[in-house]
Amino acid sequence: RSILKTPLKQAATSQSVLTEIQPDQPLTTPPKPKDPLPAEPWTPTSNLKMLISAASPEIRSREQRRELSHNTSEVLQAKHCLQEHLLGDEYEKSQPSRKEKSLGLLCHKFLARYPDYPSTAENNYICLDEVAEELNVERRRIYDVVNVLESLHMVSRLAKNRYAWHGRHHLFKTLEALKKAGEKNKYTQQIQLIKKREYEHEFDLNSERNEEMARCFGSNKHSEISFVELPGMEFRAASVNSRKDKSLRVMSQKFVMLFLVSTPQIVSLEVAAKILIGEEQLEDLDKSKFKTKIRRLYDIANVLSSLELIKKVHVTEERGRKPAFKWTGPEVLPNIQDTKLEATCTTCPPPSSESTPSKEQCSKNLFPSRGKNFTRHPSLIKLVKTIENDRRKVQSAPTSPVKISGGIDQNLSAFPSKMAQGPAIAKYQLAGQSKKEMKMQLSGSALECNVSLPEAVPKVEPPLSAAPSQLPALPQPLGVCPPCHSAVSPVILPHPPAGVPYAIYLHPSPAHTVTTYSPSFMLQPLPCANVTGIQSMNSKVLNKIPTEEGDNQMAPDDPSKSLTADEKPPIKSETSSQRCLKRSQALQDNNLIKRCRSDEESLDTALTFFPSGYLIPLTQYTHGNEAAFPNKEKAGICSLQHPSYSPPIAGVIPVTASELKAVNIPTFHLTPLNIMLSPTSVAAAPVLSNPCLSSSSTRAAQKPSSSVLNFTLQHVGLIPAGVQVSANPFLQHMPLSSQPEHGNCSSENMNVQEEKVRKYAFANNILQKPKPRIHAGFFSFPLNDNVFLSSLQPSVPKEPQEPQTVTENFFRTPGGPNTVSSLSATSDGTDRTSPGTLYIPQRKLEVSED
DNA sequence: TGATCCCGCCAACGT
DNA sequence: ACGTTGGCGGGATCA
Repeated sequence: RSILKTPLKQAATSQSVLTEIQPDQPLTTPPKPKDPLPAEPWTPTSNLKMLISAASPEIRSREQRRELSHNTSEVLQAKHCLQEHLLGDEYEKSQPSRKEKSLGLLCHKFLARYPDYPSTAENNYICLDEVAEELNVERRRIYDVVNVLESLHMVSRLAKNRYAWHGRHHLFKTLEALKKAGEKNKYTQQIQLIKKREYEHEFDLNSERNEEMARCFGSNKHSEISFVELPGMEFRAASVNSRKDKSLRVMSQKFVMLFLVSTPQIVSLEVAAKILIGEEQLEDLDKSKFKTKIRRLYDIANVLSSLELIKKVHVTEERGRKPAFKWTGPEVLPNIQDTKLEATCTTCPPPSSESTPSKEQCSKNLFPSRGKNFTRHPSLIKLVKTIENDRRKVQSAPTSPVKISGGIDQNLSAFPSKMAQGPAIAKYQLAGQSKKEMKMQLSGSALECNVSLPEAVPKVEPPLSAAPSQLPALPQPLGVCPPCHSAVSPVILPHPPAGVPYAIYLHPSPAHTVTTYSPSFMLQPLPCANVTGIQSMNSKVLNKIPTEEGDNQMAPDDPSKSLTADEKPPIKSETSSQRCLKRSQALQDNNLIKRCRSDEESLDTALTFFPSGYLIPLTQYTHGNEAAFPNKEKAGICSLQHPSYSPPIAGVIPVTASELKAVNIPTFHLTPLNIMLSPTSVAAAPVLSNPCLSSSSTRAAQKPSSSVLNFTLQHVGLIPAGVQVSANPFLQHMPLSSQPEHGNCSSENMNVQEEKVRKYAFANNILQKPKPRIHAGFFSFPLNDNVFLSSLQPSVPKEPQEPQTVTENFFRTPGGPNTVSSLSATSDGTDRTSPGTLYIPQRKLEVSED
């Protein structure tokens, strides 16, 4: 058996395969430099896959062989001709292009040989020799592929030369495990550190972060991960495989972990490489080592890309384009929530059998597309228009789907996940359509309230140095962090006017929400200016905020500036609280909507205003009071419920992101406030609206009597409108019923209004089912679409224009699941869950796809 | 150019 | 010893 590969054969094979599968693919053309090879020759990958899969393995290989031999002889002759008549270089050119030999392609071919979900009955053994031969590649290359697949437990080694194919059966579980491992390994923090370091380096800021770095990474050394295995999936041939596994396998897993733990699920090669190296040798980050790492990462990335787990993108920042990859695989939620969610979702099969798409599938079923094509067009104006249209639709025909461009998706969404391959094709096709629009700007991760990093608020410095974690076992990203990401940190504020205390539920950042620190994503407390602006929500504020936003956006260009902002002392809590109150008052007599509408500029605001939380009156709904809260802002949803209380619905004050920015930090200093968690406290219905579109809401606000209900309902209706979602659909996990006190809220406890809201919501697919539980958790929204773009990535089989309801969005915010769980307001006001940290995007991060 | 990453040498390992 | 694995990095290609 020889590995000797005849270039000839290779050419024949790759071409025959391509020809056979994709007759119209340019790939079949001889590799001439001029030939316009499609940027993504494998875009129709799924096509290939499906077609190949359609045939049984036997037929497949038979045909392959036939093709092979057939073409071989043909090409053989051609080769001779070429050799004899062409000049050396000309002959060279006739050779298969590099692309045709790429690892990615190889991987595709490899994957095409086996079903995603093989039945146990099938013969799923893989003989490397055979594969290598059939695919006409040297064995060495097969190893590259197999190693990565192995890291995902898609294959497992049985013995020498022999592997077992598992397909994606274990994929999801593996990812969960990896995520856990990644959190344990504090990758989130490492990423932040690295980015931060970069940043400081870049601007020559004294960077004696080394110690910090060392500590961070150092603490890992002990808990260093080798290879993450799944129970029952251990290396059977472990003994055979004892080679130091710092290998591709492990590297691959770590790479994946990085995606799973970082909030914008985008990881640049550079960072990844540094982290992977860092773990081994902190210091000598010599160039060559780095390069090598990068090379390996490319190898891995190619395979992962073939698996459609990641996708290549480019992150553009000041320093230029950096290659990076974006996670496009299934969203992996923290286990607890996950489990609960699954338990709740009866319409979907457990992920174990449907690993990849199950959740997405689930959400699709639960939330039939409404036909809204969420674009992420850069034009804000367009955006708003879209939103308005959407809203109209929703209001007029809440349940009737209006297909704009997602027809295929809709159909597909009804397909069982088994059909994943089918949709995949559509996905690609549609993806192509919207490709141009895929250019997105990530102006940071928007507002993120990281409850787990309180110390980080005032200082740019991550808390890492302050408290090197000794708790490797903690699932939390930071050992330092209190296990608070699972709880919302309510802050209750007295509401002077009505004498009603309000709780501000901020969106705590779960493990994976930790913002990556970097020049792109600056961790920084809100500038005072924001707070000021908030103190009165009037037109002035509106006008001002955009400006501030602008400032923030400028920050990227001016590091020193952002730093300065960082240095700004936190606002006095007292002041802020007061302002909060004022604000709520101000809301009463404001009709910002008009301004919003009339003011083109406010469009910007629209985006940045995405709510992150609500001010929730803690008392029962009171007439006249709630009315005061015009919903001119799009609010984030905040359903809140104390475990032991049955919360009737209450008024909700939408808090815009920008407001939160201002309020947030100070809020956490409001410890002196009285916490009055009334048993009847709160239940906020999901609300999300676009300030510019809430005209009707405004009207409602004018009618005190029905204010709350109207407010809620309207916001509910608005939700879809207010959400700017990337063209990519994403997973919509519904942490809704993750509450332990699940049953606490008996329908009897629901007052009429809530019931109404619930029904309405349900009618709009906002609720999973008529379950009396809209208050089961807290949901917040990212500030703008960027967040969605960056962190709410589609799960594997992603349909480009997948319509989605807003519900899906807020059920799946970055903070999502974690946020919902154990929502327990501490009774003493000094929430243990700790204050939140705002991660405010400081720089523009542009992610473009190729 | 810089980004990608193919290719295959050769050492560690297993049998 | 010999075959299997797979780390590694030179240098070719691509964009």
